[in-house]
Amino acid sequence: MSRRGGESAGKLRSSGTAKGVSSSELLDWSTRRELFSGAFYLSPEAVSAVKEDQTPLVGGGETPATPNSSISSASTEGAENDENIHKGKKEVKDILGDEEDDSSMKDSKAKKKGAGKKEGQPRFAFMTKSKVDHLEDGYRWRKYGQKAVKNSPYPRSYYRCTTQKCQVKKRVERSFEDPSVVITTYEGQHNHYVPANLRGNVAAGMFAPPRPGGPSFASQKLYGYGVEGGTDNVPRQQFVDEVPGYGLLQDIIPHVFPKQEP
DNA sequence: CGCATTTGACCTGCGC
DNA sequence: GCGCAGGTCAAATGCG
Repeated sequence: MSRRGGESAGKLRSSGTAKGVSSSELLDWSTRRELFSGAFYLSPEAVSAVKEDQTPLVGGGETPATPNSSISSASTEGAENDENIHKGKKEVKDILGDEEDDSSMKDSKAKKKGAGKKEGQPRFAFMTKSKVDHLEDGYRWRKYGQKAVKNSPYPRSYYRCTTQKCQVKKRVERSFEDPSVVITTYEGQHNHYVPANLRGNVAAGMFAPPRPGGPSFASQKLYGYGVEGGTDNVPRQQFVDEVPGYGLLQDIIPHVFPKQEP
């Protein structure tokens, strides 16, 4: 009846996950996936210009459950230049600036609430113009919470990878300025392959790791919004340039996404 | 029957 | 020191 007040509240929370798998050791394809999304950074202006009938992006393709439209922008830790993005940027910035990661969080959610001062799990946020909040990325996510955010009339949803050994979390919220824009923030990296049942998805195929133990690079190397240049445009160049593993994305992007940059 | 979603409560950290 | 906001958990419920 009661929530978790009685029994060892705080102890039971510690699911079987937590320690055991060092995401840092397994970050490669998952990171790549994140980078992949980030590589599709589009200026805020592009976001508005993007139409639902635009190009099917990650998760889109043939997945009926993913009426996604297009990725607007992406960002990672270090996002500080917010003078470029007009809308959403503020939100994304807030997201990144608020939460960094939580390598210390093992079993207590309390630790998780480190006010975003910890580090360890890379975060990657990107905006997508979509009708649905939950973007299909090939993985199985379970919603574990929803909260109303102060700066937005839309609630923020919290998702967690259903794979027990996976600690990847995802936050999804809509832009208060553009309801059509969904801000998705990935936290952590998948330490497993895409579920077989989802492997048929385009996204799954794209995100599917070529092989475990491949070249790994810390996504933390990614620089914020990709707007380091200080300009509204071509931030991607900077973004990509900072990604040692861009080669992977580079190899994928042209195959999946046509050039959207001006 | 199993899994995912929903919802309320609880906890932590930060700001004032 | 108090209040606010954000984040997470856990039980309950619904659906496939």
